[in-house]
Amino acid sequence: MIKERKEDITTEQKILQAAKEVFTEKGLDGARMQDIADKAGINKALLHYYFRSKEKLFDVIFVEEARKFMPKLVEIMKSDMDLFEKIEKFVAEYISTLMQNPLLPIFILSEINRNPKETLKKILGNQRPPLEIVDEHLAKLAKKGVIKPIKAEQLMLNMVSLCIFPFIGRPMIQWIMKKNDKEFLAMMEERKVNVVKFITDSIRK
Amino acid sequence: MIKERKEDITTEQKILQAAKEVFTEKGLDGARMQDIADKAGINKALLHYYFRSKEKLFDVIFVEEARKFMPKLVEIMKSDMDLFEKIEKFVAEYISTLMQNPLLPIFILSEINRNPKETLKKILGNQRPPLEIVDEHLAKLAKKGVIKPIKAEQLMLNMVSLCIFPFIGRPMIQWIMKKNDKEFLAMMEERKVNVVKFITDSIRK
DNA sequence: GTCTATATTCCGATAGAC
DNA sequence: GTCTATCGGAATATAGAC
Repeated sequence: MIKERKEDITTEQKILQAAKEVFTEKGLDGARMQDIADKAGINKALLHYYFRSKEKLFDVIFVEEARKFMPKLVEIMKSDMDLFEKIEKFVAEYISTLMQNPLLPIFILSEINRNPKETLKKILGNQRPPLEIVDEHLAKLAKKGVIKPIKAEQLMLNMVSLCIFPFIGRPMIQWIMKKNDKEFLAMMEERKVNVVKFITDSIRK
Repeated sequence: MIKERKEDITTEQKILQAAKEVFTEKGLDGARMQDIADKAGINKALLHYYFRSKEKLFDVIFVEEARKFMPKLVEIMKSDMDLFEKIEKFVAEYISTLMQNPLLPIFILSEINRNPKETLKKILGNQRPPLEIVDEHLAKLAKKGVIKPIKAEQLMLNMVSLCIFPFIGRPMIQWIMKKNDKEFLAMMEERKVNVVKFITDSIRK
């Protein structure tokens, strides 16, 4: 933050990396500054030197992770792709993101639940997916007889649910299905196809 | 716990009720004994008198809530109902349960994520849904041409995802869709039908 | 910038009177 | 059983040397 030479960038980076790991795993309340310091290979005082307080450090991590978590539903849905292409693109991309950041959903959604208003204002502001546009789009396709009638709200909620939930329920799912980490990820990889098929089979006429 | 006369049952009850509210809202780490005491209208010392420690009190709440959370997938799936009836029954019953306990999923799944092994052993043991039976069942129906081929694993994961996720993402969903609590619950009520339709439309041939 | 040592705050838990 | 007062530890945060 103050030193600027090449090798020294790494201290702040190391802190951020360590903080990300500890916070995503334990949440704000469960995380310990000591653990973050240990993982970063430095000591507690230095954390405060760089970020003043636990809350401030947490905020940096949180908004960064929240950005990753928010699906690009808006952009994808507004593009001029075919509906079925949109669904395929969204599901595949989003599941890929989550496979690389498996703890993201439970981390973000837990924190939102603990402190909804503040948190949501911070990360969403007034962003909203273009439900009306998608609704028109769906209505048109339904009229043409290409798909069954469905509300954008419901369709998008279903898409998101099918992508995100397995990661939130991951430990339980692995336990019940007796899968190790590798097998779970393989299942998620398969799911990219399965979920798309599940959705399109449902809405297609 | 010690006194047995009628009016006095309420102290322990009051504690349990207060503890349930605070723990489900804040989680183990975020909950404060002081808040529980305040909400129960007693003082901290009395909490310890009744439950010895925060952890012990938490455990009581947790196993009680976990039982509610675990869907009766096993029983329903093993019954001799028609597949589509099973799906309908499961979805409607489960969404009803969650509407009455909206914080249940995020509470249980957060705690599982913080401490997977211990927690899962405690609440699940060796319980597992009869995936093989359902798989056979699904294979038979697929052969008859009633449904498209699908793995039990995927079907059940999809069912559970579609029911649970909206409650986990509730604050975010309400924010994005500009719905108040009443409107959200109305949407979940509608969803009982919508989700069943979504699933059956997908697998039916 | 980085460390050691220490201050400060908070919170779970206990002692002891009633 | 219930309360007030207090202890003791843990965790965040700061002071100050290097």
